[in-house]
Amino acid sequence: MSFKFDENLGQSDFSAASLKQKAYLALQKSILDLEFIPGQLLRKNDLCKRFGISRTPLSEAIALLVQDGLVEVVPQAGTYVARFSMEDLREGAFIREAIEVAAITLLAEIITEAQLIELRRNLRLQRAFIDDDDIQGFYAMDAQFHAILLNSTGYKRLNRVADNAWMNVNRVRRLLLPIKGRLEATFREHKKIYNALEQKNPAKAGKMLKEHLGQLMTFVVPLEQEHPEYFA
Amino acid sequence: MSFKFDENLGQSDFSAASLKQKAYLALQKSILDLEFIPGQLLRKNDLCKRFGISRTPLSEAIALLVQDGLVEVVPQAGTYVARFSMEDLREGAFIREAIEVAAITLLAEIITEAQLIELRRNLRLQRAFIDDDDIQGFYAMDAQFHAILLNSTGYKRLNRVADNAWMNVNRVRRLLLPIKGRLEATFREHKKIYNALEQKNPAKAGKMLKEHLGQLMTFVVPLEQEHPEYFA
DNA sequence: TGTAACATGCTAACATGTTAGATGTTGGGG
DNA sequence: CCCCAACATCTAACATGTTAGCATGTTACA
Repeated sequence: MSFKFDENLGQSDFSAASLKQKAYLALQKSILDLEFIPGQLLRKNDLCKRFGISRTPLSEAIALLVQDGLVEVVPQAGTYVARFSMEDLREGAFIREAIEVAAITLLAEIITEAQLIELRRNLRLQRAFIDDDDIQGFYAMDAQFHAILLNSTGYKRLNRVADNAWMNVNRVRRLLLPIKGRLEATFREHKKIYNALEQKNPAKAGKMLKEHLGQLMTFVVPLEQEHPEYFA
Repeated sequence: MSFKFDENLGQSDFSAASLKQKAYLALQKSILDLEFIPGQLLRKNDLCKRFGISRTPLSEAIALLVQDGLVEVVPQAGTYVARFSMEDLREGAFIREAIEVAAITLLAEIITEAQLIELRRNLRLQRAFIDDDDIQGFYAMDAQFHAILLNSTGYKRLNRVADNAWMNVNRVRRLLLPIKGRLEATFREHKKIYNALEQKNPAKAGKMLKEHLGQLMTFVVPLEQEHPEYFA
């Protein structure tokens, strides 16, 4: 449910998808992982060789990445990994907040015991990854936590739309050095959100979520000074 | 929606755009206008002839329409104009409401006099189109009213994302017969939203907008009985 | 020496040929 | 008469050849 991302990217049914889809997911992962850095030129011919496909499905994949805001195409000139723009990041955060707050406000009234159990299970895993100092693992659970929230509404597109709006925020986040104690703080925020849901308190759930999401941007803003080369 | 859209579709710089973009906008318009009906088979070769372009840019345009939820591709078999699904419509309405409520809540605190003037001007035009019984004209002003709201936040992507989520709702809306007095009611709702903004009352503005958007779906629901052939 | 015309080597955009999978039809056997 | 399999005919998906715009470096000229 959640991490449809890893599922799709998993090698399992990788061969079943179209070449375009394969290339799209692989490139998206490379860009989000900062393997391809912002501003970098993407050589289509090289990518064709890398994936062993022709230019047609690759170009279609790139067209999708343009929609995601991860790639910029200069006609007749070149294709580049998109640089960050603070304006765009702010918008992405605003849109995600709008969707997620609406979702959780609804959810606080309709959440089922099974869904609460799923969230509790996720929180236990978060706890475990923190104790193991497994930051990547914790991030995965963080993403899953939010995915569970959105999917629990029964609206299937929410997670996709929110992820899409958030994509560049998610990418820029990789530049953030893990700050001591931030994981703990994030965990506590998640717990507060959970508690508000358990109490079926929509207003409180929305407020907690808003505070939670608001945190991230405060850490992102200073990045423009540290890595001006990654910004437009 | 159709507002910004008409600008892009204006013949002015039409030739400047890529063939893919031209085909995309033209097809989108045809589908939204129900010139191509839900479920209809799209023959790529015919469309190529119609636009005088080859299959490559046309396929890329269709890939974009798939992202919009307006077209469905069955691999190796056929390309169809998407049918409506009540679930999808509900989701689209939910997402738009989430974004627009967030926008107006913010807007009620930051709106400028110039923006209020722009809204008043729009409302006067709405009034004029109603008095002229010009339904299409009124719809255009309706769309513009919402576009002004979203754009006044300063966030440039909001209108695009909201329109995208809303696209199928916007299409299904064309099936609604104009109901006597509904235009007047819509106008009054717009006016209430405006008043709440003028009073800088975020809570009231959000509430009014929510009620306003909620109206439409109540009219959409019965359509599934009237036109089952257009639904999945 | 500075600048503008030009040549070269890139690229995306587009056209078209080819492959393979899905569907609908038909004909033969039960 | 019905079922099913082989086949004909669609289609999207993919590969590749072609065109034209852009950037960059070089040369010729003021």
